[in-house]
Amino acid sequence: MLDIKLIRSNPEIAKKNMVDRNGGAEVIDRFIKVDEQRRERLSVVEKLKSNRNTVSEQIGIMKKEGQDAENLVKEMRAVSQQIKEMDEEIRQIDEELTALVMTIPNVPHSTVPVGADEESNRLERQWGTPRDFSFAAKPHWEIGEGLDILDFERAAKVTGARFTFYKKAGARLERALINFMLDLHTVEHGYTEILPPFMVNRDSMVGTGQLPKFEEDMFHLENTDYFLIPTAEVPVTNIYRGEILSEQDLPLYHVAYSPCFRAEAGAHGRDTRGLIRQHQFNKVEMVKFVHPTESYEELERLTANAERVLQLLELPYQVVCLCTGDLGFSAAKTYDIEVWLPSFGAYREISSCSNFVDFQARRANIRFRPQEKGKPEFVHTLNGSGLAIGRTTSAILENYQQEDGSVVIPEKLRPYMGGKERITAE
RNA sequence: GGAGAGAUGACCGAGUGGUUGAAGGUGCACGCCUGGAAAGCGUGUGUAGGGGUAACUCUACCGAGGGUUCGAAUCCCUCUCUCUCCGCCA
Repeated sequence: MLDIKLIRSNPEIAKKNMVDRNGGAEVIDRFIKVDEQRRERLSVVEKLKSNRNTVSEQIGIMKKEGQDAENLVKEMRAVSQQIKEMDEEIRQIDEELTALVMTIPNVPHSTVPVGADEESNRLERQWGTPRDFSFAAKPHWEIGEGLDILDFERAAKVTGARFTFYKKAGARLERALINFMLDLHTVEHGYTEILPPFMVNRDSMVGTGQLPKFEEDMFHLENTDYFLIPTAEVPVTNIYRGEILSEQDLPLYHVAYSPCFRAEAGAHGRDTRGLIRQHQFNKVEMVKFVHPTESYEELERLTANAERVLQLLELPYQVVCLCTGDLGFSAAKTYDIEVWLPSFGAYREISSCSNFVDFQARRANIRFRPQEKGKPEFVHTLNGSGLAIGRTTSAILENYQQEDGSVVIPEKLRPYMGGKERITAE
């Protein structure tokens, strides 16, 4: 959520932001109006409360001295009633104000290209060269079924569409990738490993911005108010919800493996085959809590950490900077890393690295106390996939496939596969 | 699932209706003392919101939400979490 004071003092900036992000500017006008209304009511009721406090104190003294205070008591009874009514009125105003501010997206950083959709995303760099195939390259689902390491049909029977059984070397490959990435980020990039709960409560979903706006994309558990996490970002960012960290704790780097659960409402008919779009997929996620002055440098480093995985696996990729219209709700700046998928003949997203600046921190109330005394300030939060495991598996199967249907295992991954060099049909 | 106990500031811990935003202690910050340090002494030390150029001032907050009352950290109700014992269980 944005700083209310910022909207109040710079409504024009807030409006331009809404327009750049394909939203309506009327929300801002409504917000300003309701906010004024709130302050006006607030000052009235606070005067009443102040009055009640002094008179109540006086009543106490009078009673102690044995005087009759019945008149004052009667008077205050009326005042209290009035306060109660006004408090209720203000509560309703607050509710509307909160609802309004929750629908306003973050302000993009000045380096973010302005544009309506992915056409305006800016290509930052490319790494590696897509391989030339001397035979017809197959999509990963065909490779996986051919090797009997992926089973989509039975998963559809057992659960439903967009689920998969991994088998044999496929299951091991998925597990190897998880361990490979966790080891890389903890040992070489300085992250602390976390294994979080895979369900969270409503407050956590609100804290990172999945709710209230995107509830239809989430799996909600019946008879509870728990949600299956759509990414480890949710439990990990919420670790420090409502806390004040000390400045020397910053920056905090966390890395977490988790399965991710997404309803994919509104994605009907898209990526229906293969591992690209599943209701449940594995992901290694990096989360950072940093000092506000350093968050943009940290974003570059975070992105580099994710890129490193692809470099070690020798998978060609490119990095794009999302434009204002394509940017997620809470992000101020996002780099998408896209891996080359031969079957698509295109680069597909495999990681998304974002700087949320103080947007999530304000919402989740995560602060730090500056050493030079001073008031607590909001930290800046960042996160990025490091990487999406299912999509990495797809990329390996497709990029490393051989004409005979087998798949060569990237060299750096072999220690995690018991030294195996190649996946073949057994 | 059954029975019981509890939740107060960065931390420990008082406090059962009336200057309690909250005693006392620890920690922390600053100052004095010291050759330097420890000890000692002194001062200060929450968050959020409203008003004011400012000094400042008002309001709210003692797990969360309701209620009783002129007045609630203190009384009542609901919920959440923690702990102990029993049952069950990976």
